[in-house]
Amino acid sequence: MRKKLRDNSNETATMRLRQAGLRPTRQRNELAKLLFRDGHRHLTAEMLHAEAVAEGVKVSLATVYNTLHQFTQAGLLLQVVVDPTRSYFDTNTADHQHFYCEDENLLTDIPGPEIAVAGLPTPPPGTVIKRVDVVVHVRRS
Amino acid sequence: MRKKLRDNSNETATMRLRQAGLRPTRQRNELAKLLFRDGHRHLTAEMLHAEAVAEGVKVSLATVYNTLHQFTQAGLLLQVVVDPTRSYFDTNTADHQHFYCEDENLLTDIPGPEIAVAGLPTPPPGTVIKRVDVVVHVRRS
DNA sequence: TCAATAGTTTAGAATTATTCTAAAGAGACT
DNA sequence: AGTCTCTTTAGAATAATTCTAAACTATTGA
Ligand SMILES: [Mn+2]
Ligand SMILES: [Mn+2]
Ligand SMILES: [Zn+2]
Ligand SMILES: [Zn+2]
Repeated sequence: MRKKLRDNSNETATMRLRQAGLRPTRQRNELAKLLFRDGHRHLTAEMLHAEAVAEGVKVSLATVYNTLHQFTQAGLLLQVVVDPTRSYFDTNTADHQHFYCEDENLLTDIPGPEIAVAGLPTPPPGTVIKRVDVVVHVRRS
Repeated sequence: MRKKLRDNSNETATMRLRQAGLRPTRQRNELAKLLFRDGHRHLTAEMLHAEAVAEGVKVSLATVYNTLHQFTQAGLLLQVVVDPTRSYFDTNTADHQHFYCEDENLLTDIPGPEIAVAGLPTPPPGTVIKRVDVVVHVRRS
């Protein structure tokens, strides 16, 4: 009882899933709890699966992939493309930009006021702008 | 003889390779000619290989991959990451930015004055900025 | 309470892009 | 030409991701 009163992460996760129109299954709940427990995170499917396994959550890699894509479609995550060999998922769905360090495969948010993209260019005929991605590649020095 | 005087693409390609410190082999020459014959291009390895085959150039896909990476290391190409499933190589090695249309897998340069990235952010401790990538994702409208 | 239904999970196979291996081929230099 | 080194290539291997189809489970409404 004590525990229940202090830890509302289950209800929070369930609510988040219902609002997103996703059936709150055990696996989705557990993954949502891992994803959204602390500040913003930038994870690959493999990373999240390893974390789940390490914490004793029984879920398959296929389900992690499914879930990450469903969460992305539902607007709970953003997929970020920075590395040609892996896909990152970002729990920060606000409009923001990234540092990417290839040396350590580390993706982080650019803090504070974002880089001002001065004056969007006219998109090619027959298209409209969907999103502007800014990635600042850094190197260990 | 007439032909030789008008078409210096072979010599141009050879020179480009020598300057890059790459032995001018038949395959590298042919690929260089395809890559740099008209304006700037944005190609995947598969695309370049298909083009080579279509034009009767005998070269394996492995060599196309090798060559694209060697050209990139030599500074003749830029590798651009926009799509989690494929790698693009860009013959425009100037500092510039891209439109990417996922609907048609089309990567193009943003023409004219580039988007001004106002005030670079301070990189994470222990790192220095290597490059700033700006990709404007567009959708067919 | 409990089927019936529809949505979900999963193991394992399949797919796709890319890289590796190691043997044969070709450019460079004498 | 002969030697050396670098390059090409077929085919195998790898890695990330997706697919398949059968077993499972949340939801709903009697
Ligand atoms: Mn890839
Ligand atoms: Mn990939
Ligand atoms: Zn982020
Ligand atoms: Zn370009």
